[in-house]
Amino acid sequence: MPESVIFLDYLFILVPKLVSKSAIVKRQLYEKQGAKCFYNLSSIGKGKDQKNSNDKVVIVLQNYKSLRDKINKDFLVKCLDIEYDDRSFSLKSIVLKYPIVKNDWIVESLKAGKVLPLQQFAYDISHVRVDSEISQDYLLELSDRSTKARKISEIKNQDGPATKQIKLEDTDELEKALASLSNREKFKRDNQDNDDEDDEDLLADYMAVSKNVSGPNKEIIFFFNKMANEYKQVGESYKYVNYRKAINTISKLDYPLKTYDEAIKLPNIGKSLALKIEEINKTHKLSKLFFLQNDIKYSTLNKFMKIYSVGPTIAKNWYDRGYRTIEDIEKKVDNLTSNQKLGIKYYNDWNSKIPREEVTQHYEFVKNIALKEVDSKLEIFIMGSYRRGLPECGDIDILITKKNCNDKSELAAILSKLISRLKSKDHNNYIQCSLIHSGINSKSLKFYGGCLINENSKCRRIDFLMVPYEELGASLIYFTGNDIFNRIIRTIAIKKGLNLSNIGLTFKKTGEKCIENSHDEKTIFDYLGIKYRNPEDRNIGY
DNA sequence: TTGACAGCGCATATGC
DNA sequence: GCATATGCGC
DNA sequence: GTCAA
Repeated sequence: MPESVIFLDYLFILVPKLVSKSAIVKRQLYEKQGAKCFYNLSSIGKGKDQKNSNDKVVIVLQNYKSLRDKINKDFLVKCLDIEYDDRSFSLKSIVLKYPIVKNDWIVESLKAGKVLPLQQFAYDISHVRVDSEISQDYLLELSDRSTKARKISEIKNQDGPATKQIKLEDTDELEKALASLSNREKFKRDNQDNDDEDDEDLLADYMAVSKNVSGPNKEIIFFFNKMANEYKQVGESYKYVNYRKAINTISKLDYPLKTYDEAIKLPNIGKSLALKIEEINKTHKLSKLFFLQNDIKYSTLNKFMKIYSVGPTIAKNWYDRGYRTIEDIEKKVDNLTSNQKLGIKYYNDWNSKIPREEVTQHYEFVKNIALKEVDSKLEIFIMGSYRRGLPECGDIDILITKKNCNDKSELAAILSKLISRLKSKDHNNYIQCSLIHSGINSKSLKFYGGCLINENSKCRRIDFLMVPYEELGASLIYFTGNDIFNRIIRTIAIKKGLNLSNIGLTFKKTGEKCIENSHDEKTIFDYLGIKYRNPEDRNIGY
């Protein structure tokens, strides 16, 4: 460790969660100074390696200067991810437990080269406004800004890759400069520059914040989202789907949903959900959620199902046999499959989100090797939430095709070669493990596994998919998602007597292709009679 | 009241 | 040894 | 979970 590490044993909770270039760079800087960084309280308690008992937890208000007027109770509750059920109680107890400081504290400490006392930078909690009308004003303002942000980012996207390239290089330069922080003057200068972030950065931040707090039915959506995730994690997948559909319905409304009668008329909202909406409006709680979260059975199933390759059946089976912890499973279950063993080995890594910036690194890394060492004519895309523009991803989904190549055996050979290159020592054993073994030497068009971009990073889940060129359009749609968006357009296809899959669009009765060569997404949208939506506009149901 | 809610490839278990 | 069933992830 | 048969 260099001598300049001053935040060893400190654990920062950075609020609000900011996703702009400069915010990420700052976070990396804090980490280089020994701090552990998180964005909310719920993530610091979970997992083995996250919090030591001697860690000093400090809540840091990022961009305090520009966000000062926006900070209120709702804001803190949302950012810190405090349970809604008992938020008034929790907020107070948390404030008593952990100091809240302005980001100046970090800046000044870095300048001084030592940790300064917290008191003079403390944020006075008595300033936190609980007045809901002020909060509403803020929400309005935020939604304005986020609309503006979306428009601007669309325009930027149309500029094409050239702009992005430059942006990336900028970040690298900045990072390098900050990394060699032997001279603090440089940081001082950069940091002042960063405080006046350019419009795009600021707007990106607002988007990230507003995502959590906007809309007239934000409270209902908050609870339903929690319910959806609970059900997903205990294997009640149809309940999960329906909650997500209900959220989709509700988030389109521009008025607050007040009564049972009003709610039950809406699509995908029946008796049970209408009752829950009423309960939320009356009590600002949801007893069922509280029950699910605190029930030993559900929380145990949840824990087990987070192991890759453990689903509802096996989780229930283990629960019924009396197992309650991952340690129980490791010790007492003797018929774990090889994938389940990997799932346990990488339990923490694979349950962590991947920052968008890291996915970009993986993309550049893999693309470079694929084009230089395998076949220079390949076309490579990153799918999933990355393509939809989200700031974090669950895994890395890489789609590979080759212009005008529909030969599956050729594609399979390309995949085998790529995987063996990525596994080799020449590339630091980038591929660490495989979840699919067949097809390494032959016909498979997909590979699932774990990969490591550098020694300090976590092992990430990565999927490769080889796609014949004529299936590219359908594959792009399918693997971009999100899942709810896919279900909806599949249903549209079915209503028109068609069948949409990752392979293509076919007539339901005869199975014949509707479109001979569908390497373009737009062709398929057109055929279905729906207007083209950019990947960023396919994030349905939050 | 009851079944559908997408359907496929892979690893593994079970049956013959 | 081969065919089929099950569980899982996508 | 909802919906439709």
